[in-house]
Amino acid sequence: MTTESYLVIVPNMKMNDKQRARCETRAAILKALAHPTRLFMIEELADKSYCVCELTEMVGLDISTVSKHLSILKNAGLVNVEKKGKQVFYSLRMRCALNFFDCVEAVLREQAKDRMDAIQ
Amino acid sequence: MTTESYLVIVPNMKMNDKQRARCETRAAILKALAHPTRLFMIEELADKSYCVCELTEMVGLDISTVSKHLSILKNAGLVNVEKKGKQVFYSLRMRCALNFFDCVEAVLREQAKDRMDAIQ
DNA sequence: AGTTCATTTGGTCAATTGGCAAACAATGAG
DNA sequence: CTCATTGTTTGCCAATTGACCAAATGAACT
Repeated sequence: MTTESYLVIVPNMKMNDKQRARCETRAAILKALAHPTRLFMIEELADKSYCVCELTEMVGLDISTVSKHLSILKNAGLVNVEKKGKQVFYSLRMRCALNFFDCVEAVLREQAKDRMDAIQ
Repeated sequence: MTTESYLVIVPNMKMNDKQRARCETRAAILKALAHPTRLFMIEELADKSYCVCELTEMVGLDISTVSKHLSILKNAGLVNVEKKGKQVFYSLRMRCALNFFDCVEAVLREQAKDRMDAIQ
């Protein structure tokens, strides 16, 4: 019996540590966006800056809740913070986040189409 | 004393029901994306379709866990499902979801820059 | 009809999330 | 200085999430 050596290039399918880390950091940013209240604030901040008290009025939740949501957006690097006197103003930092919404809308349209097809 | 009528356009700041509903449906889709395992699978499915057993091997979690993650992606309208013999194949439905990653990477680069600035 | 392989479903558990309220901090007005 | 206003942090609670295991289902092949 003879033996032979082969160098076989097998695609490494298994998720490695580097991939896992990358997915976790990416998911963290998406998670920051993935809440209705935070999404609403991001959209409003696309037009202009608002202070916490204004945003609190707009979303209609407790100010402590709004403050926490804003700190999540800040930690994700999605908004800028600027203190002016007693007030703290937030502004949109990553305008490209708004591009997400186009795709999301496309997904929703597709979903609607699917449901129509299912009925027919 | 005279009276006069004015039509005053006051920007309605408060989130109304329609806006709330819209933010909730959008957030639901982002939520489906906002998990490291699901993000990894979405990226892998960008190249080709895989069955549940393959994806299970790739992510290294219990098959029931992977199946559940896939059903979340399916319900969000992000993937297609096709049964072939004994196996169930998933494929990427909304390729525009991949565009999200460009912005996410930009956010991460900005974050890194901020940290550098903070050190200097 | 029964066996096997692939997938889904249901149950349990620990960890996380999102809400409010109360305490705390900082700024500006009187 | 004292007080009111604005925000942040902390503590607490209910609800949700993500993981596993076990059991049920489904589809193809003896």
